[in-house]
Amino acid sequence: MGQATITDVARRAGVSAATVSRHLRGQRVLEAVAITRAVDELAYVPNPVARSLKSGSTFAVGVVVPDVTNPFFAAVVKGIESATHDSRYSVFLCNTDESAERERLVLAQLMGRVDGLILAPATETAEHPTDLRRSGLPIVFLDREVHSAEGFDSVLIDNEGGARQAAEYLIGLGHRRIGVISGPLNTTPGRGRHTGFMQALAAADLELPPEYVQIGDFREDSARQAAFRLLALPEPPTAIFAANNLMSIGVMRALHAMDIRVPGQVSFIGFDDLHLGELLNPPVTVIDRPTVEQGVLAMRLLRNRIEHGSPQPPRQIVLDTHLIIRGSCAAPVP
Amino acid sequence: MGQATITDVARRAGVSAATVSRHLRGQRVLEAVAITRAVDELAYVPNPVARSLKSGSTFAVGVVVPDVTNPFFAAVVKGIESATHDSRYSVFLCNTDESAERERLVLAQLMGRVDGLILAPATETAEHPTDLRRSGLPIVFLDREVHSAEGFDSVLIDNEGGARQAAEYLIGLGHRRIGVISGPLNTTPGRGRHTGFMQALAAADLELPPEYVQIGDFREDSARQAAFRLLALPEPPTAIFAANNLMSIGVMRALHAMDIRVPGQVSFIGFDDLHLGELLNPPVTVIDRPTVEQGVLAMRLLRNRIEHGSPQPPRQIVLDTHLIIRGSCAAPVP
DNA sequence: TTGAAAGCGCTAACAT
DNA sequence: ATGTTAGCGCTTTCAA
Repeated sequence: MGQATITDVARRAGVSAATVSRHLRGQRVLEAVAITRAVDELAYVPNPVARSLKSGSTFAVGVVVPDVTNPFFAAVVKGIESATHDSRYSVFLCNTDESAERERLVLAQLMGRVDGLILAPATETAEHPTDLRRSGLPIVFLDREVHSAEGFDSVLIDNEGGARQAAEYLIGLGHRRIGVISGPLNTTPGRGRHTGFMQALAAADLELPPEYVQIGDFREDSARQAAFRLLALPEPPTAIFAANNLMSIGVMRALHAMDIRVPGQVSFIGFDDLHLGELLNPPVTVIDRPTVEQGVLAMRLLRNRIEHGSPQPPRQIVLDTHLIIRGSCAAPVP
Repeated sequence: MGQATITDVARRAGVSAATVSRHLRGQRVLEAVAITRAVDELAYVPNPVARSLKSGSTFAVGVVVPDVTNPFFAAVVKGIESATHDSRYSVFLCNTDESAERERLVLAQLMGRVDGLILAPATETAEHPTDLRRSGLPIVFLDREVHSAEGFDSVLIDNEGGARQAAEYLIGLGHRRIGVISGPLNTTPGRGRHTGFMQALAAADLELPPEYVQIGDFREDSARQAAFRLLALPEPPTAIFAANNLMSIGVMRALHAMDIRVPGQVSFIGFDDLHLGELLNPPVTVIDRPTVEQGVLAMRLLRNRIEHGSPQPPRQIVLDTHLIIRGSCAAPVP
């Protein structure tokens, strides 16, 4: 049998397909009741693909993130998803595994199937995202930008400011030997947090030996290894900063594996809240920021852009971070 | 300008649209080079919507889960996503917030836009999922089924067995007063784990007073409150079992808030691993099971079903659980 | 108010 | 090997 088409309904109701179409769009029609009945009897549902071909819009948006498993992106996706509830939009979710190459593939696959894109690019340096500009597809950058992303909407957070908060907190506690585990410097948050943190150190006349500064990849394992390296130093740091949630977990694991007391021997502060933060041993102090809201805002910007086109100037929303003091930081032991 | 169409390419290459189409599908054509050049110059990309309308398949699958934020489902989604990499499929992700009503909406929205569905239904009792049967759309049930889901593929885990393992472990430790916080009994894992746990207790001649048995909703807060109730009992349990990861967190929070030593005063075991399990205070003992694999398997079943139709009998895959002993369980204090 | 007809972009017969 | 034609299901002129 397959799905009933509008022609089937029209035939059954004794009208033309055009009339059925009009009725469905809400226009006044004489045979309204007959049509409604035919629709019910045939369990007719308009074919969205045909509709899209005709109308040129798919009522779908693409969401491209580096890692759905990361609780931060999971929360963002939930926010995006919930912001579609009062609309007809569906969400195409794609994972890039932090790979610019996969991102290229995924973006190509999405082209033509969506009315807009929410993109957290794997790197700032890739060019394909701005290639999209030519396509005229509305894009909102999420949490991360790309170089020459001017002209696009974005929802970011104050990475520099947040990292500065973290550094100042550690410095205020009296730490001078601070280990930092940054994310990839070719990502917005990686670079921003690195810069902010180093600036705050410099402002306090602190210059770190190069081996105190490690670059991870925003994933757990890189940070675990970086932490091992830091702690194996002849003069190990008295405090460590990790630039995102997954790396925080990596550091905590290293600390745990080496049986290092926190904050007794080493203080620790992370960027991004850990959902179980206060249940951890010890409860971990972090720089937090809105997550679900970031997704909601991104979707709002995107819908606005899709529905009203490009007349408005690009909007850049920057959200604030805040420090959640729990129990993983203390003054250094003398 | 908009996107170039196949006609534009054809005109530019001096051939017909059909020839361009053939070339793109890999057939031998004389003007191959001219066509390739035209494609490049115009940055032509075939319109997937038009293709879908013609071919009847969308190369998209719908994935409907109760909560993306739940690390279990996040992992499953990652598995599904990764299993699409070597194919042309994209993933429509939808969240139902554990609501059968939202699920109905979401499913309706997905109809006609996807070639198949991976569904973790909000409840076993809703009928709309099997209404889908009439549509002939391939469906794989994930982690949860619905009543009368015979005839559909599914990827489940041994909920009864896993819960039994947990109960037997606690009993073996010497516990007799055991509090259980089950999930909704109208979901497959909720009912299965409840049944398995109670069976194991019965097999050990343990009959629990009714107030020891609480029913939560698989979310953190319900379990936190249930735990408070259990622990406020005149004779509180010496051990608690929670039926999923989020509820485990709820219980841990309650325990933490009441300053109850674990496992000193109360032992705790959860179903589903907590990613930070061993970093928690105390490290928590859990029943674990494959997650990403569950997603990968679901996608494989679905692709198989989409590509080969219904000739094969429905496949039901049931994966095993296993106990991870960490530090949250001990013998009860006398 | 309604039907006929054209067309969205692509592909598959069919004819050459 | 290639072009012509028709049609996927729907919407939207244009006439009536």
